[in-house]
Amino acid sequence: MSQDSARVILHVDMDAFFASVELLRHPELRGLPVVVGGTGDRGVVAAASYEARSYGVYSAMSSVQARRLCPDAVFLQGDHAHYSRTSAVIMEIFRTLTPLVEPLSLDEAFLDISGSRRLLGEPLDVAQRLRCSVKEETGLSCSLGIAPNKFLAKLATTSAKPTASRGGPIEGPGVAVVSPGEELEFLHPLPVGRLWGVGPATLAKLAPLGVVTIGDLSEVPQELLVVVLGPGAGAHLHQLSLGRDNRPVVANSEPKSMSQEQTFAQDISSMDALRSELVRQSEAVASRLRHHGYRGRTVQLKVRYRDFTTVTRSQTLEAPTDRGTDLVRTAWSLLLRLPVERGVRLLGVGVANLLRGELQQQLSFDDALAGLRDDPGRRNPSRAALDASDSEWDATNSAVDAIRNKFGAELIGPARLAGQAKQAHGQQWGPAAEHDVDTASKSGVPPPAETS
DNA sequence: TCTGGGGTCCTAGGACCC
DNA sequence: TCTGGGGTCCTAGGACCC
Repeated sequence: MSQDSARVILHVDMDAFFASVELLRHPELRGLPVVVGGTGDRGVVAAASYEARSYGVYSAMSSVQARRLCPDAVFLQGDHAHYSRTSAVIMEIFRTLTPLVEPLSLDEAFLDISGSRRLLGEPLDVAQRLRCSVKEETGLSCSLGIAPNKFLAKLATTSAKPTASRGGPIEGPGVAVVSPGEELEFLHPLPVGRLWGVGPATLAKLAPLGVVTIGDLSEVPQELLVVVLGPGAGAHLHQLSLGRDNRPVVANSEPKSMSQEQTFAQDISSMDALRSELVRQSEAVASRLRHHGYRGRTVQLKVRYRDFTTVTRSQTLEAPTDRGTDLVRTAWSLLLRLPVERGVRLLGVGVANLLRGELQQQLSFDDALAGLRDDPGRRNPSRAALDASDSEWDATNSAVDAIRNKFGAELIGPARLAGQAKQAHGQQWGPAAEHDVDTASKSGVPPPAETS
């Protein structure tokens, strides 16, 4: 607590972010229940406007259920690329206050303004000014929490938020403060499930101890928590229950893994179809690795079966790679060891153990073609004959990346996928229902962008 | 209520080395 | 010949978050 009392942490969370961004583009939908998310039978809700929430629709609920609760809601597929761009604008606004900005997701961030208190003024004023700037520059609303540490700031934000009621949205205070000395008074009445890191599994373990509120948790001896939850979680939650959290705000953290996965509209048991998916996903992941200048050593395969059991297999390579062919080869060998006859609901490919490669400059289209022509592996038959050499693959990948950058990801891909175009492509929040694709395009909503 | 996709972090066991 | 203990890496799974 001693080091906490010196800190001033802001937590900012955009209000119904995806839905609000859509309302900016579609002002005619204002006041209506709007749901962004997967539209098919296996889709889920990614965001709901406050009007939709008043019908009981919330994030992560299945789209089928959301439709049942609110048949009149306007369902939008969402446009992740657009939300990313909007997010970048918002994060830049945050950085005008302090360089210590830690994004948690597209619509959420921690800001540490401890160091600039004299410069910026009272934290409450800072927060209100920030809220106004975001509104002025983007048209979007956000809520803020202020506290001596990260997890209290995040909890405070929740009490600043608008709420949904049957009569419609009720505006919140916008900013909520937990001052040093008031931590426990604020914290202890809250249900223990509100703690960051306490989900269904932990709740089930705590229930037999009679723990309902965070105050209850704070009265459980740490030794007992350690027995019930394990040493790491036990000690951590004990600290949180006392309002203590000395984790720093970390800007510019490096990614630890990159992956792509997809739930299919119908389960797949054909090896040929799975192979095609694997190739597509591997190429997409490799392309993202190259785009961000990373190589990875550990290739991960994820398979979810009809009954929702999920298995992962991984293999660590001798050398890090950013090539789709390496990912395909490794992931395929892992897949061959798994049974697939019973039907695969989800397939995914990922890479971990990331290393930042040498800064790869973005090649122009012409440069890339020139590199392909001049590649020594092509000119020298003895080398080319040995295998498709490293430099040859790298030159090819550069050319592919350049073409994708110029013409879009759809245009070029592995020969295996020729003709399939985007038919196999899912959406961000679950496979499409066939009839919905049309509906969305007719309503003028762009199709989901490819993440690259 | 039949459950998306992108991540992070933690645990635990086994291999291997010193 | 039998043995300990620690450290690190790899793999698999699980919990959790937005």
